[in-house]
Amino acid sequence: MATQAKQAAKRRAALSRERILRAAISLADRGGFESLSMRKLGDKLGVEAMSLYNHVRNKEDMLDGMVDVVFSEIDLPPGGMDWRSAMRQRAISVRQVLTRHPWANGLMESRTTPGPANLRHHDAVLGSLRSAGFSVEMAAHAYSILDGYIYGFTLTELALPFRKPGDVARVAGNIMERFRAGEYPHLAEMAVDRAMKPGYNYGDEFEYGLDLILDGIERAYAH
Amino acid sequence: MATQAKQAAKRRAALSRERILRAAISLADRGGFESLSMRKLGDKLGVEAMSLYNHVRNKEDMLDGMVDVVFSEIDLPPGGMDWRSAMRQRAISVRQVLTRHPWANGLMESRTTPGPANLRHHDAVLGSLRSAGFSVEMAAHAYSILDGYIYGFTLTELALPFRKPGDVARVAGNIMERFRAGEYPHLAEMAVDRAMKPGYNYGDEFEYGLDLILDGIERAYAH
DNA sequence: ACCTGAACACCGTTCAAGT
DNA sequence: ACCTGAACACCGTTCAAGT
Repeated sequence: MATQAKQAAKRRAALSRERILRAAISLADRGGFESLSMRKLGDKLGVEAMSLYNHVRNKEDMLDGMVDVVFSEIDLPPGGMDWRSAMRQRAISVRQVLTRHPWANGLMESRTTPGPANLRHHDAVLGSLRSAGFSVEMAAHAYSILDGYIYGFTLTELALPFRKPGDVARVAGNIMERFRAGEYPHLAEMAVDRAMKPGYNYGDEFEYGLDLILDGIERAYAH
Repeated sequence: MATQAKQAAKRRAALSRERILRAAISLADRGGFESLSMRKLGDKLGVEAMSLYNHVRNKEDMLDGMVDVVFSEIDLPPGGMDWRSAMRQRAISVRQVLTRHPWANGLMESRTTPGPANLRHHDAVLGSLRSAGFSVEMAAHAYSILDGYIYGFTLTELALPFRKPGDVARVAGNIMERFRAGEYPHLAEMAVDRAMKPGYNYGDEFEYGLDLILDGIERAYAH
């Protein structure tokens, strides 16, 4: 009986760093970053918050771990493929993963103690460029501009009040009457000409910019 | 006497939304975003935290206000100038302002209730492009890619463990021994060839990428 | 070795009470 | 009209005590 209860508790608990990270990620995915607290996370795992501290040093350490799990979900640039297609696929994978884990966006590049998946990812990207013949300098340029764009675009995109045509109506109460007054003619024009059109999806801008950047890198690489 | 005390209190307090926003910004500039609490802010202003709620709706509203102050510090794209130079100057101004207020970086494009300075800024950028002859569509492309890059680059830059050559030594304890093991050969190469060189400054990458993007926009605009 | 209860030093925010 | 004290419902984290 006592043994059974102990086994049941063990089965239910079986706490581990990995299980904690997974639960924390799903909590943040579902409820947003600000809804992730050690206490709620403990609840979800059927345990007191204090038990978590046996497996993670503190919340910062847990965030580091969560970010590294997210990094591990990103496809590495495929080998045996021209650098441009490899960079393209990898960029799209980053954006996909960040869309799945919006809370991670601001954290990915701002952890000062990068984990192994993070380092492996960055190493693979540089490796892909270097083995395509990029100089160290040119690889640094390409890397910097691509990652800046990918993270910045996704950040803007996730925050945008209107991403799909339907959203424009929702936000109307807030801003639209100020548009009507003619205070912001170019924003109003943009809203009417583009954001309110049926097929509009801000996400489509991503690949346009990505290709423009890849064009630029290709040109700089060639000469 | 009673009058004098009242006047003294009034002089010291003279609380207003603007004074609150300025104090909040300087607190965040100095101590980082996480050090900004309503209670500490009240302390700094010689007032109880609860008094702040007479001038801001809540902390979110205060953040909205702070972000709009930051927007107001950014130079609008100058008129009477070719679009390319105007975009270039404005991009550099954004980065300068964000360097002054690092805590604002993740917040600038992620507030769902943009303030007047924000709207004015975005309207001016679009206006600059439109009056240079950009179509609405092309202006949207240019805008999206530039802002994505500017915010993403700055986000990455502010978080980077080594931004100046001296920093590399500091971070050595953390990552360098993993480099030595040869696990991340391309990161190691990059660190040795670039990040540890005397003149190295990651910030220099910014204008390289900016010009590459402006080249791309110019080319797309021309044909 | 792992989990817990109680405690500490914080948060944002509401509300009735003061002036 | 503005400020305050007390209170509420939360936080992250430490530590001694349990098993």
